[in-house]
Amino acid sequence: MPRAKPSPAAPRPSRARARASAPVRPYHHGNLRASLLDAADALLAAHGVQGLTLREVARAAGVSHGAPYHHFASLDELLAAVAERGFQVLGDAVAKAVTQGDPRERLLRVSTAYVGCALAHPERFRLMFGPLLARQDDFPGLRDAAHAAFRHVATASAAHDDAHAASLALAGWSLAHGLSHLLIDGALQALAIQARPEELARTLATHLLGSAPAPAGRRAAAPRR
Amino acid sequence: MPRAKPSPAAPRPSRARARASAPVRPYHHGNLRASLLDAADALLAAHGVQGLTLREVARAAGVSHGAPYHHFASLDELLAAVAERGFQVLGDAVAKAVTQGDPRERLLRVSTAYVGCALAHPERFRLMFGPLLARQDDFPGLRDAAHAAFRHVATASAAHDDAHAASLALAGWSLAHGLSHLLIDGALQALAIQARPEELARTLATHLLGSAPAPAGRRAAAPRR
DNA sequence: TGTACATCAGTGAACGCGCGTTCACTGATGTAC
DNA sequence: TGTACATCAGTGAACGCGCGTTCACTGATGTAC
Repeated sequence: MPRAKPSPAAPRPSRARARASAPVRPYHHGNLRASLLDAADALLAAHGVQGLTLREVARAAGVSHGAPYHHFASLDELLAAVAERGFQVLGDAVAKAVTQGDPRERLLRVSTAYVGCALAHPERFRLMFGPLLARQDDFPGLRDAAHAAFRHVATASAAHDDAHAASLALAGWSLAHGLSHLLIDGALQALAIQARPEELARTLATHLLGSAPAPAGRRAAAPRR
Repeated sequence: MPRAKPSPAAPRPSRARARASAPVRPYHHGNLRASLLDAADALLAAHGVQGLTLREVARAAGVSHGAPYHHFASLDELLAAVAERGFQVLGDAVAKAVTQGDPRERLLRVSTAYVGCALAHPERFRLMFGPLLARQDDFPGLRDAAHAAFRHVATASAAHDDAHAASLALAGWSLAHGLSHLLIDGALQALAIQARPEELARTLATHLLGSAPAPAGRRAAAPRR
């Protein structure tokens, strides 16, 4: 019933389907699930996980606070869905970074992409690796998206999948993950770092590969312990 | 005050001072501040930050829920104090690890100590690097303890304090910090890692220093980019 | 094309809850004399 | 040693609040005929 008359003498449409000619919210939202996730993401960025409530998400999406329950069984499920989308974004970014270059270059690209992702959405990053992840078996979608992203990260340095490459990949992941967190948390603010985060990530990752990039692949290409 | 009655027919003391002959809690606690921090630490370990409330902390310490306000201005201040103690523990552990060995060995020892600290108290670790740290200017004690710990970490690889050593120290810190988080968060549980966390930390940190420990100090001692 | 009806996706009132914080109070302590 | 008194550190009732969740409801949609 909250319908705006478009013109003084507009003919009444035969069905109500084509009626959304005004900015008035329709009774049926149409895409509430996605809207709720968007709203949650925005609130997350603004106030952190602690300041995110189901009621506020509903409010931001312009629906009553009971409406989300038609799409999510609980607040945790909604948060898990937000985290899941985050892992999809992260996984895509890493997958893209890992498509080109030699193993050395790939690891550097993955590190910068990873840190860039975290810095672009710090609170979402915190949510993704928060307590929900430890309960990943309760949230299959979250688990699958996370594991897919992790698998991409693991291939960053896997020229061959021997033990050394796997170990190196894990080291690279740890380094990128740790740098992300330290940057997000403000732990480095006392150190007055002047480099851009992505450059910093590349610089630090360089340590993993030996400091001289010139004789490429010296240790990165076919390393044996 | 919790003093046991020595004999059945002890004379009533002239003052109420020595009256706590039963397991009855004395009106004045004596060391409530420390007790509250201990209680908070225990609840933190059991239920995480989200499940930690001022009232429950008071309950666990055996006092009314108004009592904490004589020692902490707010819940956040109490949490900051818990985090502060955590940074003291971390700082001590790192400081101890950094006292002996050549730069290479020191970096390895610091990494394992750091990860060991995080794994010993995962929820406290999360709290320490949570949103409170970003508001460190509101909590001077927290800030000082954190910075002191960070300074110790920064000296891990600083044979000389040239740019390369600082960068390497930051890389080592990031690696240890990231591995800590990945382990805590259950991100690695899909990878079926069989190594003990501390060994894992050492293995990964090895990548930063070149994989061959035999020609000691080859790159770690006097590296120049 | 029109009608009947099952189903979907909203509303908004209501539930009980535990929270952080405040406040007037009181018991215990320490100190000056 | 005893007394008066200021101060400290508890108590417990009360405040208002917003939360997650439930539920009976109703408007909108889609489909069978």
